[in-house]
Amino acid sequence: MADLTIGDLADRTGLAVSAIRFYETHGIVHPLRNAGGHRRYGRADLRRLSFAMIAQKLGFSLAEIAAHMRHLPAHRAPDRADWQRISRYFRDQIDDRIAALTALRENLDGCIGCGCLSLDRCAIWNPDDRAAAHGPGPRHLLGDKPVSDSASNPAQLS
Amino acid sequence: MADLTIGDLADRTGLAVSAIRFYETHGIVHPLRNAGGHRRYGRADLRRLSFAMIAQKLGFSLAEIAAHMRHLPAHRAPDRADWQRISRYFRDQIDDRIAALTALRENLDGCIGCGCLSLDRCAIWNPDDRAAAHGPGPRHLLGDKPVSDSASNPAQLS
DNA sequence: GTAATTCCTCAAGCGCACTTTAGATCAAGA
DNA sequence: TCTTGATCTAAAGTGCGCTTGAGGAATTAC
Repeated sequence: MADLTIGDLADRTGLAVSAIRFYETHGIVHPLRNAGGHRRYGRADLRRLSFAMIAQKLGFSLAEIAAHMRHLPAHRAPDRADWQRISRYFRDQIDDRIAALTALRENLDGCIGCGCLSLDRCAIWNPDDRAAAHGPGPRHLLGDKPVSDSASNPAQLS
Repeated sequence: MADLTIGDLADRTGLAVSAIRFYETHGIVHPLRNAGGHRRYGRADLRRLSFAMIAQKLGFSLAEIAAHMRHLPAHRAPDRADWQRISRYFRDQIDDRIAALTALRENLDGCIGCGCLSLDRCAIWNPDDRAAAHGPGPRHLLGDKPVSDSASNPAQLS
């Protein structure tokens, strides 16, 4: 059940041994110990690390990832319902990301097409003009939806 | 031509004054100085900062952003060709991002549908099995295309 | 003219995500 | 058994992207 060493995990995930130990301090994995005090991992920990790596790529901090991991059982293997719940949450985040990037690309396309990037009257590049109502800077173009806040402050998602 | 104070830029971009000074040390902006030694910015600097903010959201480091900015004229306003060139580069990056996220979402969708996240035979969550040929860990799912390398090592883009 | 505000430089500090180092212990193969 | 390699802990160091603070000078508002 818990027969993998930290080196095994490192080989299989591509993470450094030191990184796995660091993740443990953040509650991503919860290894048992053998008689000699060495960490021993189960296969569930492989999936936890994989998931954490993906979530990190999506821009989540270790603290946020750990918060979602806390809803998974610590030592027994997560079941279908466990993974479906957490997977759906992250899929929604991916959807948001794609939508934001698509909007950004469309704005850039418009600017490339009309060459307005060098013109003072461009609403996108001169936020103090007609776009000023949306707030300062290019934030309206960026969607102004910081990842770190989206979970705790869904009101910003509008 | 160069009549904006650092406070003006902060107000218009939403950046902190300290951040703008920090960006200057990285070559993102190049203010002139007035008789009293205070920085004076032109409108081109507003666009540079806006562009830097967008590029940062895309995951580029300040060093990378500055590298692309170096191809823009320092004090004269960038013309249409300048912005088209740099905009196109970043739009391609956005395309790559969207493609990677879409692939990731499709994989997650498959796992949510079949519930295989808890099964040992899942190719995505058990990279040491049939997906092992693609390298260790969930990297094949992630596309394994670190942003920081993509500019200097285009071969990885395949 | 004076007071409040903004700006200046330089150095240090911070949060995140790790890595590195040191000295010691544990595990596994010849 | 012995030796080599993996692992252990704790503390310090690293790189990025800034912020904060101190001490002082310039600018702006009244």
